[in-house]
Amino acid sequence: MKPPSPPEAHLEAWRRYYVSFWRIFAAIEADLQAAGLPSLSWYDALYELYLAPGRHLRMSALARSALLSRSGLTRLVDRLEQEKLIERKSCPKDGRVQHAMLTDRGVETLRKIWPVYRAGIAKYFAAHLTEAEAKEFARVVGKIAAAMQPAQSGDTAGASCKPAR
Amino acid sequence: MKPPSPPEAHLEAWRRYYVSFWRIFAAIEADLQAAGLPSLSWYDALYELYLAPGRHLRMSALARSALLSRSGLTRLVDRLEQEKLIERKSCPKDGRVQHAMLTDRGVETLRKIWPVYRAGIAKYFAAHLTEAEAKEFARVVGKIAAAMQPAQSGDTAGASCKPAR
DNA sequence: GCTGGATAGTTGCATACGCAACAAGAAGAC
DNA sequence: GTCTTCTTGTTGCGTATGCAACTATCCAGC
Repeated sequence: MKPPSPPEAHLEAWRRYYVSFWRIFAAIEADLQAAGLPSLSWYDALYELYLAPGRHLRMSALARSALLSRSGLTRLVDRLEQEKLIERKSCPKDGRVQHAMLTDRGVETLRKIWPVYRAGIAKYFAAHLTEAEAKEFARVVGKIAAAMQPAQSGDTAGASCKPAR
Repeated sequence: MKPPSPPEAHLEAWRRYYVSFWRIFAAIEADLQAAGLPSLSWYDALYELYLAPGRHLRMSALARSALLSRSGLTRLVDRLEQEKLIERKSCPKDGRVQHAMLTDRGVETLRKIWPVYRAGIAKYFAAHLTEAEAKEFARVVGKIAAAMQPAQSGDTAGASCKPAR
């Protein structure tokens, strides 16, 4: 019973995946910072709320969507609330639960970030793919993302890991 | 002159790319931590040194390879040196330059990390791709990685961004 | 040789993150 | 009703990161 050993093509694919992701990510973050805008962490959280029905989610659900630990999310929500981009709402049905709710100011911020983010995606990612390549890429990566679905549970369970800046 | 707007297929590809990467990354980091092994940051740096001729690189070169800022690398090298996985060597030709050199203990550590890392790649990434898909994937992602090559220069220039854990 | 500017790496400080411990509340057993 | 156990979010602490400022060194012009 040796550990599964991916064939060479798969390893090379991973290596390039890894490197290109970090580079694109760093480049987009740099663009956002240069434009005086918040980082992708903020965007991710705000956008998940924007998509949610009623523009609010409970903390733990948001943590999963935003790929953060519960404690990481608490702090992120602290910062977002300080900037008045979201509001905390206690749940009347369950006293333990807090909901994060997107404010109008939050929506406005999303709208400011998106053009820069979109331009970054175009420049650093999309520019290198034909339409057909993008479709095939989306299909394959979709399989991976779908398979990794849960990864949830508490602080623990490695549900997390986001960059510092 | 409106900003370049990637077509829908490209945006969807990016979205899935982003999500799947974080999930795979988090899962692999969790596996490494569960095995009591250092994180991928350490692996990346050690592996770059392993590949380098003479198993050493100057700090700034290593920072680029390891996708860290110069200051981030200084601290990472501090930690690696404390664990005796690398050694700092001053360059006799240029007093400003420091070289990080992989020790035998460092090689040994690499060899301990790799099976766990490889198994993670297999489980979370490779398992979902056929050989043909992996080859196509590598080709396309390779184009992206190649285009993003430099991103270098000092602390600044967004050459960086690595996760906190 | 000297001097002024460029370059390499380090350090102070601020920030963002995870984990473990915790507090508040809910839900089930009885 | 009360007690135990589980769940949810928060807090203390340690750690990893980037940026800006700094030091030491090199190099080009003179």
